[in-house]
Amino acid sequence: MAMMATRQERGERTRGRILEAAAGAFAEGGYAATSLNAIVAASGLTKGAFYHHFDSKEELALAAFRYKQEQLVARSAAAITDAHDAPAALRALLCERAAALREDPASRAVLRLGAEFRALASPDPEFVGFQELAIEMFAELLRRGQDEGTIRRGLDPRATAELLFGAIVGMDDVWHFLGGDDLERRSEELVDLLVEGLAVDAEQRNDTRKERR
Amino acid sequence: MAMMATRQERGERTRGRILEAAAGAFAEGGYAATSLNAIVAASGLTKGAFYHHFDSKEELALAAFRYKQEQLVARSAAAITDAHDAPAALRALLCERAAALREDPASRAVLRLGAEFRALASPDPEFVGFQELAIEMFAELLRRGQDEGTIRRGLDPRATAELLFGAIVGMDDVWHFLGGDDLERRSEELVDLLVEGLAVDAEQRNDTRKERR
DNA sequence: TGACAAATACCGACCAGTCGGTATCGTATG
DNA sequence: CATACGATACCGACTGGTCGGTATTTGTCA
Repeated sequence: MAMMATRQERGERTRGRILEAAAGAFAEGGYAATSLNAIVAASGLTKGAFYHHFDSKEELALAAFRYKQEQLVARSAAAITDAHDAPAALRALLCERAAALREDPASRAVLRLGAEFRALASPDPEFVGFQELAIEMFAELLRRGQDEGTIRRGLDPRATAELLFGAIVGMDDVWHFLGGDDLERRSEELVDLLVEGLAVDAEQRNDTRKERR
Repeated sequence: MAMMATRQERGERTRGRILEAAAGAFAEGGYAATSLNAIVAASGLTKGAFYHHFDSKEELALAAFRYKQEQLVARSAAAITDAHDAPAALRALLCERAAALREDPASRAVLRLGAEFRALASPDPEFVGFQELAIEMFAELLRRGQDEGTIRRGLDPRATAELLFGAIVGMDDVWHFLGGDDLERRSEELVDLLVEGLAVDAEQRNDTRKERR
């Protein structure tokens, strides 16, 4: 013990604990059904500590959303850096997002909170921005692929990006509920399906990242 | 109006009004964030009337879920009766579900409630059954298509059905939030993409229901 | 360095308000 | 008249949020 370093560090650590507990609690249960007391209890702290770091439950939720969203985006960005064409990058991105949601239950907070905040009174512009960011990652890849000639033209990249984004959300949602075995393999199978449907050439559909033909 | 016919009819009408109001309220806001008072106010009735017809908020939500789900399934079933092969039926089914969600905001209650109930303490078997039913409609079509030879083999029908189900949910979710123009056309475009990716032959991908070639 | 004061991190009892749910009552219909 | 239906008044539990207080650092000046 006793390694409680500087006061600022300690504060940030506490803030982080709250954020992590909140993300976990929101992920299962959603915003409205999760009480502050539950979050505070899960974090091992108190309401006083909470209101020292955050102004309101809503601000906490936004912060937790942003917190997990940033993790997801960072992981996703890392996953696509070494893909040499758009289909490969798309595949990596889809797999990565699915894996992240599978492995870190708290990640689902961004889904739950995202869905719930849209119905909220405050259309926080920053929140919308984050949502946009995730979708635009897909759209950007699709546009790049269309330029490269590796992704079918004639599809609106933006609309298709929304489909992909939604498909991951939906898949995760269904799987989280239904469970089932070997989600990783099944996930890859379906990512294949999506990517192959998008890739430009049917003849090479069995392997978008190889040079067969 | 004085056309208040028999007492039983009147009761059923009241029950229906509550159900409809509840579905609408749950659709925007979700279960936990929607108060009984709000539902009762929206229906133009009172708490007394509500508790005369339902035992609890949870029972109401289940009933509303079931109510809208039955409507969706009925519409969907009607939409696929005159499709002559599996890809066409899939296309019709996807379009129909997307259209239903687009046109009747209260339909989204089945999505919202579905997502929220999974996290609930009570894993109501009947609810699970309804969820299964919707997914199995897709799975059944896929299996049929694989038998016909019109749908690619090698894909687990069940897993793929979950993807399609999830994709619709996700699309609806994103669109309902982001809005945008001409959702109907964009929706069809993306349905094309999904169905073509599933259909057996790449050469005829531009029109799965025609005999080009 | 030591002591004292200001600032910070945190605590937990508490508040007003809202929730789901109940008990009771009026009323119209059969 | 009896009773199904719906309205009203109300309850205790619990919610998000507040507040006065305490423990621990940090800054400062001898």
